[in-house]
Amino acid sequence: MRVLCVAEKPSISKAISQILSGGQFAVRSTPSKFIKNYDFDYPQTNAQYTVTCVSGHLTSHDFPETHRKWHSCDPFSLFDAPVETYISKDSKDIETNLTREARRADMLMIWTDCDREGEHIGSEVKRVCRKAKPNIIVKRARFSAIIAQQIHNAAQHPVELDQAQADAVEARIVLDLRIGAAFTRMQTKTLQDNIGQVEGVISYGPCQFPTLGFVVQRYVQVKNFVPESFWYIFLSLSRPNSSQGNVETEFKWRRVHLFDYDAAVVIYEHVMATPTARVTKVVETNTKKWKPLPLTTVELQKAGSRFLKLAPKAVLDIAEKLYNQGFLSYPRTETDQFDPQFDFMTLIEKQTVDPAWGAFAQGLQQGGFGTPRRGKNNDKAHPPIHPTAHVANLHGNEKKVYDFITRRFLACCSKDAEGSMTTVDVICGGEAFYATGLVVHQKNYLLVYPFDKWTGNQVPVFAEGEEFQPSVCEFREGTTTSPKYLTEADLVTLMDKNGIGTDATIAQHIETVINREYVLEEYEGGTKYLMPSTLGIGLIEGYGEMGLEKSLSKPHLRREVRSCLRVGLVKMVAVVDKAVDRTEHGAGLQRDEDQARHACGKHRPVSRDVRARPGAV
DNA sequence: GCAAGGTC
Repeated sequence: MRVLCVAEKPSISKAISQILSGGQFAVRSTPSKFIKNYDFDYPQTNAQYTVTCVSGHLTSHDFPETHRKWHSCDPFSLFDAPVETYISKDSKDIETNLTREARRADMLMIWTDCDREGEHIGSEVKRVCRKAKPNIIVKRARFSAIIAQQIHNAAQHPVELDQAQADAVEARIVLDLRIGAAFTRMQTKTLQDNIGQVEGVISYGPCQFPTLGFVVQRYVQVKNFVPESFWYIFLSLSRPNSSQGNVETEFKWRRVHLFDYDAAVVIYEHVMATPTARVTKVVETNTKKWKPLPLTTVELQKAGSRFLKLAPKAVLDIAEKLYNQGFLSYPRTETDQFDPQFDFMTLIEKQTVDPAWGAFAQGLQQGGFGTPRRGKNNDKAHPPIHPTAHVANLHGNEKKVYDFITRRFLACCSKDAEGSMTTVDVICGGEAFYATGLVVHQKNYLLVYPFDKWTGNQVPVFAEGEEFQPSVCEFREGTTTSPKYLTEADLVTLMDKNGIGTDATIAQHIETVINREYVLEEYEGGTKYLMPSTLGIGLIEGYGEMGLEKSLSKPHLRREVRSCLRVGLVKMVAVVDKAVDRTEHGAGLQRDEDQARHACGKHRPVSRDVRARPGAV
């Protein structure tokens, strides 16, 4: 029996060949320069194996010539237009290889990733192979990790391809295309016809718009924020500390603060009548700062933005490059738990030669190792991101990303930081206050992972029952502060939580809304914030006015959507128009704009003001 | 000139 195995990408075809053949395989080149065919015998099932792969999806989808040109049809007809499925130019070589190999095989075994897209890619492979050899037996290998026992098990107990999952992906592909193309053409045309300043394409995408929506939502929250005053009692004591001399310890009010001025004053006056503090309780508890979870793609992008100041897309691009050079494991993973059989020690050993963290890695070998925490996510396809080799000659951002991933891995393999927390409770004038102090005893993982901070502030020694006169007991006023604009890390979190895009595409969507100038980047104190442009706000407000939720649940769906869209687009035009008006007459705006441009490091043409920062309101 | 999802 000849079995043709097809994986989703080159790394997987190589890895399963290694395992199934025990390293004894022959390599053949293929018409595609990225892809190799591996041949070997697999006596366990009495078969001759050839393992090859595709490179993601084999097919592309688009409208036929009659509907491909923008002005060839009414955008609404795109919902009924035929959609063609074809092998893209880049995939022709892969198709040729599959066709040749399928002809001489009795069985096709699909080894794509065990996720929904993998099921669809499997169905694409099946179609090509069935065309080459109609009676080929088709099976699906199910595996959750590249681990010998699992791979053998998958090869010996194949299942069926899940056509329902593949169909679901096909439906998603076609819907995204129809909706994206129809809405993009329609809104671009409508806005261009009605607002002179609009140039270029105004795209609509089912991921782009929710992404933009988060940015606008936060902008509205900031804009509508009204500060509120509150009042509180500030209590502190200066007392000599064993090591640092006189230190001031602040005791926080258990009521935190009150928004009712009169009530706060009454309480304060009551305290001032007998302003002696008595210590009611001193509790010292052991506490830990947990080491980080194993690294997923989403976490890598958030950390990259927060700690390394790199855009999510940039971090992912670099990680992919390092993966292709063999330095990192596969960087697109949702998994934050290592397989119990994962070989940590071999990887730790490789890092012992590093000048910066080699000694720490040695410490892990000599008893410092702790099994990594297990998160809640497992995509059943890839392990958490980790270094697969030690590299010493990286520079710039590549070094930053590699260092971060390696430190994170070593931190995961270390132990939680340990310390003790002291809480001192006092009663002063009938009101409860408390002070807390932290002493770090064992830094453990923090030694290799400087991105987490856990600093101690010692409190002086207090004894239960002791009394003291506070150094300061004041009535103070504060105000609530406005929320901040979104950072890229915040946006990644929101998209991930709400299922907008996938781990591999979230960064792309953010880049898209920035490239289309729906979202602008602004810097404040070294942190990058995202805020919507006038156009971005107009688009979201316009769609908000359409009431799509309501109409989509009604019968006569198409007609409803159509009229809704028409009404919505008219409203959107009005909203954008008004926003442009504000921008043009907004005082002091030019200066802000120049600053924004300077910060972005790129110049926007003046004629595209609608894509600039919204006017002062 | 449109989308989002794979991957190189």
